[in-house]
Amino acid sequence: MGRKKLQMKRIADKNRRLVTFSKRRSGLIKRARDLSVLCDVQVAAVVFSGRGKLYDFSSGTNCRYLDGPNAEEVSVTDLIQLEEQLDAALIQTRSRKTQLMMENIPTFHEKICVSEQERNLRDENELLKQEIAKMEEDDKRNYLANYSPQIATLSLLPGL
Amino acid sequence: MGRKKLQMKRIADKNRRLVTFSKRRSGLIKRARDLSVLCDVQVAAVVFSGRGKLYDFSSGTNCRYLDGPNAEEVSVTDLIQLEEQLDAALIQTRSRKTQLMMENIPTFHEKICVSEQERNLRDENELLKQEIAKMEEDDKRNYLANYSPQIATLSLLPGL
DNA sequence: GACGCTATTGTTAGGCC
DNA sequence: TGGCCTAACAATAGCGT
Repeated sequence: MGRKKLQMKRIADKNRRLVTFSKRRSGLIKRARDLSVLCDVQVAAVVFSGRGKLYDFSSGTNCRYLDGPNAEEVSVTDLIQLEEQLDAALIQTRSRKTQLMMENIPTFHEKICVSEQERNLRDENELLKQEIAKMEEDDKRNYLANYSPQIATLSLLPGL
Repeated sequence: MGRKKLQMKRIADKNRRLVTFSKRRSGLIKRARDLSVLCDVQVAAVVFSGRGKLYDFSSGTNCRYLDGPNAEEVSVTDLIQLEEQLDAALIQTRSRKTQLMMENIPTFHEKICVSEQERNLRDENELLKQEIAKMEEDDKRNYLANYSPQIATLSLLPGL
């Protein structure tokens, strides 16, 4: 009866895979919520099913189960929250990436400064710094361009 | 010995909270990976610790443990993957949101068409459609503006 | 096949070091 | 943080509907 140890590979049988997907998905969401509550941290978990359906948890959302008569409205607000979370995550990811790259520049420099082409490399280093600064600028500009007050639009819908 | 049932609330003791955070975080990441492998779906899990550190898993990344001498480089490439995943998720979220809102318009209309202010509402309805179409346009434009080929920039770094 | 239920066992994490 | 021990929990085979 009980459980067999499963191989860590794609479950071949379509039906078993679907059942496992549903169970493990809810397990993951639950654990994400638990983690965020117990440890007071920001957590986001996003799952795209094979056919494009989207399930998610993010710290703000209380992961309502959409069954009622106004499931659609809840869905929309959930998606908006998810959108904000993803946006925030994206910003943080980009800024951390930039930071890491900046930090790495001296490391790269050290690694190769014994080489005979030091001047060349120093120039290249400068170039890299400029490149990255530019990239950071782009990220910032994109963020600003991207942040449209869509909630205001939403409030136009009666009943939301 | 063994385990006590935990109250589902922020763990007060800082030390216990940290230990729990570490254990549950790796648990969450592991489950996310398992889910994506077993069920062949896209999964992303993102955790921001209290002090801004970022832990993540996304389907593409094999969640390497960054300990080696080139930990930074792995981090950067990981972050870039994460960035792409988040971006994709964002796009999908927005398009699904728009779709849902479009679908909901007839529902809203039905709900209120018995009212005496039908003409008013029909006008408002038109307005809403325009609003949402405009919003979708914005999303699309933002996406295009946002998609800069940053990997090309990365390739400038020697050793990556 | 889909859903529900249960018995059983594999997995996770709390307490402690 | 990394074990060890163990209780709590979650995945699943098997069976009924």
